[in-house]
Amino acid sequence: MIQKRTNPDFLNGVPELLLLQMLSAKPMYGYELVQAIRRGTGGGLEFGEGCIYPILHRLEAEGVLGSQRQTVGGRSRVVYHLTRKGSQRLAQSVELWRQIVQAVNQALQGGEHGQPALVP
Amino acid sequence: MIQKRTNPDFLNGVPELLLLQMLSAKPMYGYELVQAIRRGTGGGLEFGEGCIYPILHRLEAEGVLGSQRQTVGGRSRVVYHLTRKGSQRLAQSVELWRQIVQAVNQALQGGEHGQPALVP
DNA sequence: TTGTCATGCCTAGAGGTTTGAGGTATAAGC
DNA sequence: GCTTATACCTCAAACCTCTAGGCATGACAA
Repeated sequence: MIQKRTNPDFLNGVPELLLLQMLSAKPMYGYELVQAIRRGTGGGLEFGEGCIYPILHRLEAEGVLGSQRQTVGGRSRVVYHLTRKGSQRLAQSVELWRQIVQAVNQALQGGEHGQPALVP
Repeated sequence: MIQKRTNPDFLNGVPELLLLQMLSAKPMYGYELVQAIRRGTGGGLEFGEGCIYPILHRLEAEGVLGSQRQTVGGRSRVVYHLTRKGSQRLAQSVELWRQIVQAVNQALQGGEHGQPALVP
């Protein structure tokens, strides 16, 4: 039974990647991001607020995100946006994601395809 | 700088998945598996023995793997093979892997593609 | 008025995984 | 005799996600 665990398979680093991706489209606030991720993955992925908020704080502390406080309809929001450093981080993360997916898929397809002959 | 961390992005559960995949092809021993994974992923992925052995022990304790001791050329090896339960576990893991990859890729491509019509 | 729900932010502890470094032992090659 | 490759194993550290809460406001129904 593949059930919810505290450290679920294949999801390490995925919240951060998706946060960066979402924020590259437009600035958003935490509560909004939680739902944007659910919708953006077709309901396939869902991360709780207890996962998202700490990441936002960490990324801001690292200078990857900037924030701005807004008040809308008596509600206070913290709107985050990507910094230049954030764009770079996103590009790196996407690249790493692609590499790992490719490597794993290669192994799942039977591997055994070494370098396709370097020597004549 | 995407450097080695103790809990690297996107790799959670990947060693277990690859172990199961490798052993579904043929029985192997730990030291052999470490290198088979490196080769099977085209050098893209590499896991140390300190990662592999504990997983093998855990999977055997769960009844996912069986083991057999062999002595070859004065060397003692513990050869692992997939049980029936192991085949099921592999199928589940591959399925989960595919789902997550699809969900993340969907988000990376901009999301916004709801269900493509289930009703005729 | 009271209760409940959605919005919106936040934190703390628990749990699980990989890493890196270390230990033991035999065989082979120089 | 020394180094390398083989082959097994263990442990602490570092890290991330999950669950489960807490706090506050606005909207709506009973």
